[in-house]
Amino acid sequence: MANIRQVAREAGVSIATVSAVMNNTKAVSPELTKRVLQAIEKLDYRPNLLAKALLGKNSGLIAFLVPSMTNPFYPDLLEAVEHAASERNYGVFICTTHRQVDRVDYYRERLLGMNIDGAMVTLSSEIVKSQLVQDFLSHGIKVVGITGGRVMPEIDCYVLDDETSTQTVCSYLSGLGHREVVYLGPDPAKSTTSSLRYKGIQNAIKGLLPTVKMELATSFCTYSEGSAYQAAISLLASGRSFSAIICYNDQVAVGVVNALKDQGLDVPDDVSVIGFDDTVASYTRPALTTMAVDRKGLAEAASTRLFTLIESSNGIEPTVVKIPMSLVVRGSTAAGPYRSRPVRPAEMPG
Amino acid sequence: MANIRQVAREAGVSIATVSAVMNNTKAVSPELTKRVLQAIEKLDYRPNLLAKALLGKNSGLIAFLVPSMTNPFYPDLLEAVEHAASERNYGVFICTTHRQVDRVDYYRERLLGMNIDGAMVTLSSEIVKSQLVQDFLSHGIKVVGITGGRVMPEIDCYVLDDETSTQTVCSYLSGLGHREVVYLGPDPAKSTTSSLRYKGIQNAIKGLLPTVKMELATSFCTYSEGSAYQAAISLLASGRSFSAIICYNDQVAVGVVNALKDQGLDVPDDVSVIGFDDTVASYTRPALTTMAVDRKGLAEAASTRLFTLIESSNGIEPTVVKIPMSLVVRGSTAAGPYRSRPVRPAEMPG
DNA sequence: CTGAAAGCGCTTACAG
DNA sequence: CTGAAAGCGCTTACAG
Repeated sequence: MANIRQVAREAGVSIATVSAVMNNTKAVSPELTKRVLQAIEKLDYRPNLLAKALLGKNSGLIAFLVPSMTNPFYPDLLEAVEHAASERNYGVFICTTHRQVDRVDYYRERLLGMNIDGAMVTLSSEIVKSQLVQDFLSHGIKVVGITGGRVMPEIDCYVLDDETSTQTVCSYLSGLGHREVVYLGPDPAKSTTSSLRYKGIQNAIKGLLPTVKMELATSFCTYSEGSAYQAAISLLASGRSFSAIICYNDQVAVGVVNALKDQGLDVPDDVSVIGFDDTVASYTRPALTTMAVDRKGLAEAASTRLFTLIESSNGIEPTVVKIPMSLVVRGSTAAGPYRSRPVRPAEMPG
Repeated sequence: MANIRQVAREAGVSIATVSAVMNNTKAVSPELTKRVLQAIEKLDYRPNLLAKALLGKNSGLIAFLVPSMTNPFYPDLLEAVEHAASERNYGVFICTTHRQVDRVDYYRERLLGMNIDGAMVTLSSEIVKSQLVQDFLSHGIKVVGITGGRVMPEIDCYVLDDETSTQTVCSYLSGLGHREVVYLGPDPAKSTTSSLRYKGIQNAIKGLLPTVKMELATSFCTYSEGSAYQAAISLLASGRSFSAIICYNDQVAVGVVNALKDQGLDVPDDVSVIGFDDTVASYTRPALTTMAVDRKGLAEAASTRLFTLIESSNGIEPTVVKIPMSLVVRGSTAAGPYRSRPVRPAEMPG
């Protein structure tokens, strides 16, 4: 691999001149410019980005911290972040935490030693709990939070509007005539997003009072479709009465729908099922009614913010941006037992 | 951020001594070791990995090149590669090509300037076609290929055994009494994996002759479940007769199953459907019969090889490792029209 | 417009 | 066992 010195020798100039034409950072005579360009071409020279990064300034590196790649939500986010980064000539390190604090610590150490300019972090509990964000900030590394639950006041956070979206779900379901619903998802004590959605449902149900009185039960699973399947089977075995299940996300909803079907129940005639995120919602039949969010747009907005922070460097006040979700009605929801029948036109006079 | 010089001053030693205790690369007296350790602790010192990387040797960086994150196959691979890398203290750059050659070129330039030690590349056509692999090799960057079709003789390749797996599929289907099958997937002219699977099916069918005569038709889609859905609808509209559909992968199979159901056909009673990869196979009802592969094991094997190459550096002969796939029978396949009935025990004397 | 020199944060012979 | 010095490949004042 040729270096700047070899190019300088080949072109018969100083390395400062080579540097100047590479970055056109100051005027160079046409004659020398030409010779340098030819030498670069001839030697197939490429500046060493690590050496550049060592000089202080920007390293052109960011990190993306995420719990795992198992939930389809994250790969989509990653793809959009990486795309935004490559457009601005930044490279992205991928760091999965597997929801373990010691993996966050591992990456904290490693990334701190690597002069990264910024980090996009999902706001999952192992990251929020660790000192990673604070340490990054105190070392001048810009941080933006994206999805995952709890909000951190120190940084810009791009999160889903779970409060509004759960309200939408509950009023939709109550309008359909459902009065006994269950929330099926990861234990709210262990997952911030699950907790946000569960509490959102609780509050939304309170908000419906005294007009509509809705009963809420819970059933816990982990993050996989298979675990949701098992939880739904147990729920059925418990004998509890319900007409609708609100699921943590679409993967969970898929497991639930399959469990209900396998137990001989019809979705949505016997039970309505609703998901979140709109990831694998169209994989099942009936396709899932779900709360959708523009993941790409979310990631792009967060990325734009991160690069603005990196490149401006004057303290912008951190803000929380709540991304709205929208109800997408498909086949997995239908009228429940308490649906008030619409007045038939025939009953109207004339 | 403290540097080695500040630590040396704090401990009252030379920077060479600090370096020696950090890497315990040569003996240091207990007394100095202790002072250095205290200074490191006090200043919260972390060695700059970029500076280290600049010294030649290993940079501790690898790249993972992949078409996209949309196919669930790739996130699983990424997760395993990243895990293997972090165990050995390597960082991984994620590079998605979106099947575009100019994105491969972009990353070729960028990674060449970044002293990466190695690269894991999916053998998708845009990567195989570009000069990336050859350029990396000539710059001393180790490369291992993983899944995706065509094999490159210059590098170790860990690929799926599509030849054997398609044979398995065809003899399974012929044993079930299917004689008219269609292959539904991306145009083989555009996707190497699709071409491998299509040709494998063609060959397997030839291999069954003259005992069994199977007809093979094709229907093309892209990589998404939605596109497969449309292709299946068109196939149905064409009026062609068939009793089984072999799908490019599980996502495609999901689209096909849903299209068949939405058109009032029963899976598997009217049409058997089979997928590949075992990604989202259990999301549908009936669950998909599919050819499964241990993605994690595949990625681990390829990663181990890559790090062996990086750390040994003496020329190991490139080999092709074909990972076997195994048939997982679920509900989407059943006996076809030509199933020969087994002899009933009642017909046997005594 | 051009180049010699210092310096980014490290490691590694080399001398003592 | 310890440290002064050279050097990895660049950029950036500074002089001319």
